[in-house]
Amino acid sequence: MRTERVSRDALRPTDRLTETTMKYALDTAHEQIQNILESATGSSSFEMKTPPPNVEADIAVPMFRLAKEKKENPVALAQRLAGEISLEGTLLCDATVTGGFLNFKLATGPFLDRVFADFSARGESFGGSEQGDGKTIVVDFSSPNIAKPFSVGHLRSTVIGHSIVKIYRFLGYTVVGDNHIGDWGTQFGKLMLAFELWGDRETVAANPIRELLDLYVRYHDEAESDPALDEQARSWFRRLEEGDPKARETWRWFREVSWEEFDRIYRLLGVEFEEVLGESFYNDQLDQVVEQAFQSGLAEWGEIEARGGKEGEGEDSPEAMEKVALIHLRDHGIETPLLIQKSDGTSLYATRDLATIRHRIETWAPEAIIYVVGGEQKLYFQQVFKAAELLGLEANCVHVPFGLIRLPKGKMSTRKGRVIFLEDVLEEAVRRAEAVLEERDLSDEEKTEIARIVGIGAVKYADLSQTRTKDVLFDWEKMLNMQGDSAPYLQYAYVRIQSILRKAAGMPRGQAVSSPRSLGHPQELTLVKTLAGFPGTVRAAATGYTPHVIAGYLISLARDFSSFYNQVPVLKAETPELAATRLELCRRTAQVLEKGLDLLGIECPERM
RNA sequence: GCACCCGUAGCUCAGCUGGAUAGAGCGACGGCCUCCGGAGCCGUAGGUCAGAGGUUCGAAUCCUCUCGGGUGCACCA
Repeated sequence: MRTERVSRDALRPTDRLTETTMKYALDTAHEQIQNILESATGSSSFEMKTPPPNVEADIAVPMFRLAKEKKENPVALAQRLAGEISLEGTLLCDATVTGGFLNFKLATGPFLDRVFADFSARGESFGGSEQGDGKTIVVDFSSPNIAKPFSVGHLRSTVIGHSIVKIYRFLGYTVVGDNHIGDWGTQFGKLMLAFELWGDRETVAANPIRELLDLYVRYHDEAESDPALDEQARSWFRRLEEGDPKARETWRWFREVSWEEFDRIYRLLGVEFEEVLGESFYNDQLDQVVEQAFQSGLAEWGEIEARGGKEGEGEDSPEAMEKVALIHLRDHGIETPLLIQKSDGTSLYATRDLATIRHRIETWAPEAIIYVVGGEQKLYFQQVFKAAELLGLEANCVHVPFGLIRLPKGKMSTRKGRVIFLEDVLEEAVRRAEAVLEERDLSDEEKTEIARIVGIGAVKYADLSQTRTKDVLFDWEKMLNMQGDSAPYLQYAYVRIQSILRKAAGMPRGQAVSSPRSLGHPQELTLVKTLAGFPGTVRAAATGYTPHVIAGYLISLARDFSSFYNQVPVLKAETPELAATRLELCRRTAQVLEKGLDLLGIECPERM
């Protein structure tokens, strides 16, 4: 909890932008209001709000708090200020008062000039910044378990993490995306045992993930009636960790065939990683972690009830106690101790994570390490982060949790084989996109590629458009939705603009030059104001690790564009100058749509 | 039992770290292709923001309690 707050502060984009950071139109407008009000009242720090639609203004400043301080009536204070201040030479005009709010309007001419100037100055990087220059962050995401299917559950970590990587990179950070593959641990003991008992090399080779899943499910079925299996499974893992050749060979093979499947899915999704180290990478550092924990006096041997009796809880049977290495965290507000070595001497998830933190610090010296992992691991990460801190591993570790995906019938369970394969969903999405493309005049090759972009985009968007922390109900229709609040809707807006631009390129035009101030139609102004909101949206998404604010922003941008498109002619504008300006407006809109989608990890086709 | 997440329109969700008449999409109903692509646009209907208290100029938003759903709580990851 505390860790998270500290880290967020460390990464929070500065509200007051420094000299070296690019200021955008709205940043300047806010700053101007701030300065004007500050010199008029002597008070600093005013809140800037967006007024509701029924109020004709662009920026609202509530005066209630200041009124209270000054023991003045808010309305009277606002009116007095409105009369006193001068907006000469700013991006603002017209300070009015409603209720206790001091409302400002953007001065159309200067504002239009400024937004267009911002676009020219920043080019393709409009919306980005340099605030992260010289800083590195590590993002731990996706991290599927080898030999288990890539389910729709893994989609969340993958797409949210990928988006966070892109967003921070756009803000100037050096970002290391690390896929911390789950390729080590007791589960491999289970799998090796199951494979030895019931497996068949050729069957597995033919369809690795699904066969291995079957073995895994069967293992859990049988283990329920035969607890001895668990003992054997643990022993297999011990052999693996000790370097037994046969165990290693089998493990390596599982890993290899699994990775082939993962790789295929990542390629389909268009997701890449800077590192794919995996848990096994840290195997030779685990003893050191445990040793160090003991040396520093942090870890101690603890006794724990021996395994065996489950559910029944035979309290009268004097179960033998076994020794495990653990770290107590009670003094730090965490009741549950963290286990770092099992009674048979093998390692745990936590052991590997501690080694991982150290490796990341030594390798990248990151500002922060961001873990995009399900919310059910919240307590676990509190433990690990605290333990790391106590071990002297200085790192801003941030757990970015997300809600789990629930099926209409209940939660997914790998052990019970109740999963929806991500690949099935992706294939279905691509099929549906293909169906729509059927009637388009495009080559088969183009159709295939576009269907991929549109279908995959729809699935990613369905996830990214929702608040990260909430559980999501898996719904085929929503996942495959291509209308309204969806990626294809955004892509479609982009494609229509491309279509206009292509036509414009083929038209003989005069020397008409774009001139921002020729714009004036309400739909145009709305569109420009929305475009000006992009940089702030990106910063907000970064601060809260919330890609969905970008998704929401893009939807309103696309809607603004669609309204504009329906009411305002571009190529047939009244004058060549206006046509040129509207074309530029279109081009900028397309640019932001494409960039925004890119920040969500979604591609844009040129036609669809 | 304790802790954390969540409860907003028939359904799926927004609501920007308390603000002025709570917004979209889907579904329903009604309009819009002589004009830059209808995966689109415009409009109508639909809400006691789970419930009850509290904090204050102001609460969907913050606090408390109740109800309902989810998750976690030492040798899985």
